[in-house]
Amino acid sequence: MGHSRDEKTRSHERIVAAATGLMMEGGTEAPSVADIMSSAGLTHGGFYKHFASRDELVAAAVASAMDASNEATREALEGAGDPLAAFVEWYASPAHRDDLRSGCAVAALGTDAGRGDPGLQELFQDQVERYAGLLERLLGEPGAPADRRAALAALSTLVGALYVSRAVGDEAFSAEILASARESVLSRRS
Amino acid sequence: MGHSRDEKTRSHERIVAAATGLMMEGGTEAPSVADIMSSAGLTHGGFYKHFASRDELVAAAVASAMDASNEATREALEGAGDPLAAFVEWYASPAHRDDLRSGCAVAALGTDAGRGDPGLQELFQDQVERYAGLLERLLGEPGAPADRRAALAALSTLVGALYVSRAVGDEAFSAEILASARESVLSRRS
DNA sequence: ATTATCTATAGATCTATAGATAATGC
DNA sequence: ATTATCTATAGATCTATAGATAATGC
Repeated sequence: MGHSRDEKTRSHERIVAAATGLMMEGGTEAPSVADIMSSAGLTHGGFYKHFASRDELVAAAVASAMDASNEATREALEGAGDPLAAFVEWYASPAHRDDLRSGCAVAALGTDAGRGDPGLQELFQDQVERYAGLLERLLGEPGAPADRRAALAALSTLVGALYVSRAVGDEAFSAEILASARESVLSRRS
Repeated sequence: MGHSRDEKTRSHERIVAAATGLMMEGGTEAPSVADIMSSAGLTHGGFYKHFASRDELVAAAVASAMDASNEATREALEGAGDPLAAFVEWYASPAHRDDLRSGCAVAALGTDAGRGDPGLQELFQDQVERYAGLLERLLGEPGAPADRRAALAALSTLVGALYVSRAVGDEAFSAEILASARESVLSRRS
């Protein structure tokens, strides 16, 4: 039974990390407070010394999922000779489709955001703008003017392909959906 | 208190219709059996004379949502001089974004399918194939060979745009996402 | 006689709180 | 003295069932 402030901070971080993983997989409503605390190695009664309510944890977990998405994007781009190809091949890959926990939070939790409170929708909007800005830079030639409309359409293609690929049962069909999105976005370089 | 066989059939249909509407809005897990029965004008105790379990109703409601999606598609195409434009302008419209109940079941319930049992995923796969076949026909020139890859990418663009447009809070940004998807798909005619 | 629907409830589960325990930190 | 965590539980809600009621249909 740890009690120091350091240990409380570590517990807090474990709770958020556990919630983020479980919610990326099952949605923000799926895991109970007891599930989350158990996944963090704690009992459920202690939860309310860390958060005023379950909803407060949802907000923290979604924000943490956005951070993880940005980190995954950074890793995908790191050292790539062709950053657009690197991003697209990471995003619309079978590996990303099968790895909900550390993948894109927009694709995993968008439905929850649409149903959720305006605070969640703001977090989503920021993340969508971030992806759109990245695609604007990656799609355009260094000299050419940025094409926001093309970047938004490419983002819809990638998010939609990941989303649909996760909803269909057949692996081959699912892989073809991802491949078609990769081809389509890569063919739209200006 | 109605008891005839005809009346039971009508009750059954009202239960499925109520479940379909509530699940399109909140996901397959959101409405309780009592919510659904109340929305159908019945009390919850009678439910199990119609379905063996709540899961059995989920399957019926998702199938019914697919039927409604097909009917909405048919209506959007009816009498259109430019069927591709008619489909795209219906699908990626603010009106469709704001009307979850009678809209595309793939965009509304895809996340649930990804988490759900293989039976649901088969229903989704069939519906995705149906949309892809339609887009193959609409995108190609009458003489040209069908381009399945292009059709799948266009479908991802449309589904993704509707999905993302529902997750962001700002109406103007949401509308721009839809407009970019319409433009992008319409510019890809062969 | 059968059965569609109703009221009532059993048993499970969920959020949040209360009070005990054991460590930290003034 | 304070507090992070634990055990226990109150109150709400959910799925599913039991038994009563009132209509259908042989």
